[in-house]
Amino acid sequence: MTSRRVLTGSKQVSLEVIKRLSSYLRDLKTLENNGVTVVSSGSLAELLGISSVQFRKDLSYFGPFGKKGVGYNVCTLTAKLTELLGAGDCMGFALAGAGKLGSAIIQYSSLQRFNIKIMAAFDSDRRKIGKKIDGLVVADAKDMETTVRTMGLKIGVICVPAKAAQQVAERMASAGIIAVLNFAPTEIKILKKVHVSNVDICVEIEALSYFVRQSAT
Amino acid sequence: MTSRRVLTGSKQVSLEVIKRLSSYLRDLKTLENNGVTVVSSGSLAELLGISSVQFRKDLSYFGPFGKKGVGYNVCTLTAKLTELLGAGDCMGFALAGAGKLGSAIIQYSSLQRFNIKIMAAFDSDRRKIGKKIDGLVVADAKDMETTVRTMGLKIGVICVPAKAAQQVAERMASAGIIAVLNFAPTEIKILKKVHVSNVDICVEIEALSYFVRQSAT
DNA sequence: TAGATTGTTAATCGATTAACAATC
DNA sequence: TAGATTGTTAATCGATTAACAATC
Repeated sequence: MTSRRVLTGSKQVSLEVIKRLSSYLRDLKTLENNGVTVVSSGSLAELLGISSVQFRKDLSYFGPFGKKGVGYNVCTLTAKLTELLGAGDCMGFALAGAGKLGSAIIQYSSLQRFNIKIMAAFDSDRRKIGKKIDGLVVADAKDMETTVRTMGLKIGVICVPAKAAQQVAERMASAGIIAVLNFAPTEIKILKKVHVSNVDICVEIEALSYFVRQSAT
Repeated sequence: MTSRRVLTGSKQVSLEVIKRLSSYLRDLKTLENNGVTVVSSGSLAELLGISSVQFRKDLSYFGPFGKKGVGYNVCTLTAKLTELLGAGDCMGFALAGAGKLGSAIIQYSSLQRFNIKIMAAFDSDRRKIGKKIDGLVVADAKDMETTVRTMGLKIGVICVPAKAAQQVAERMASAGIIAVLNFAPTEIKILKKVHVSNVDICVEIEALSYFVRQSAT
């Protein structure tokens, strides 16, 4: 994995760090709901299955948030991480491919808690166009560029078959999308300035089955 | 991410390498279908969006497969990688949580091409139990241990809500599951010998939105 | 042969972790 | 104060990449 960096003030932080911060925020919210007011890096790290140093190191890219000898105020840290990740403002995204997986993501309720909202879904299949999924009408793929541009969407989620993925990604990029989450089992080659995250469920399971076969020896 | 290693003969190969090998195999199959007989690391790497050295290095953990000055025979390499990953034999898995995402995975046709097959699906929701999804009947979650053990399943996919994930994972592990793909937005703490891969769609998109906000400056 | 391309060693780069001073 | 825990520097570890000999 070529690790991509992101400029933060003068610092460059890897996307791995950002993902971890996002998961810290996720768990902090749970703690907050459970009425926990103060937490140490040690106990939170245990909850997250990482080391406490990694937690503190990750935070250190953005400033000191804790109190030595005490730990972290859950509310304060939650607020800081929310601000830092920009998770307080709603972020819309466009989705291409309203098949099984696409529909599941459209209806994925957890996204709401992350202030992430599906704004438009597209498909080229006549049978899917016009279909209403969770209140959202699937639009014709040929209108994608116009809609994405008009709505000013910056994030695209690709759930189309592998052979259509590259073209869809290019069209998204041309319409102003600068970050893509690709579920299609294929690599996408696109302008450097567009960030692509790949999730290939088949590859994930195949890697696990290699692990299983190894263990069988 | 703590990078997990897997023993291969005397060599230890990271799971990242295995995932890449899986994606190499995926693209080699496409080339094979397109009638390509020989390919160089350079052109394949370009297709994959990685460097040619990385491709050759990854292969080198398992032996020399190419011909110097020429490249790789597509059929031969496909066969070798298939054998190496054990991708020729069908690998079954169990799925917990037959909601939207779970159903999408049950019906995910690409898995077949990877010789990966859903063998049993479970849910604790009375409305879902007995439901037939793509020919598979959703079973009662309380029968999970027995069925998993009887069928000898080793891979589990978790699509239940976050708060149920930990318990489901533990029950899977107790029934003999040794590799888990977790889609629930929470960490799973489990026996060391069980490998857990996490895919948190919310975290993925939140990280992308951080990237988008950074670019806006 | 000359050109191309592999396989591998050594160098580099980045991420994780150990160690510890600072301080609540 | 003594104990706990943070924040950070330095050391370690691992992964990627550069360089190049081997050879088709």
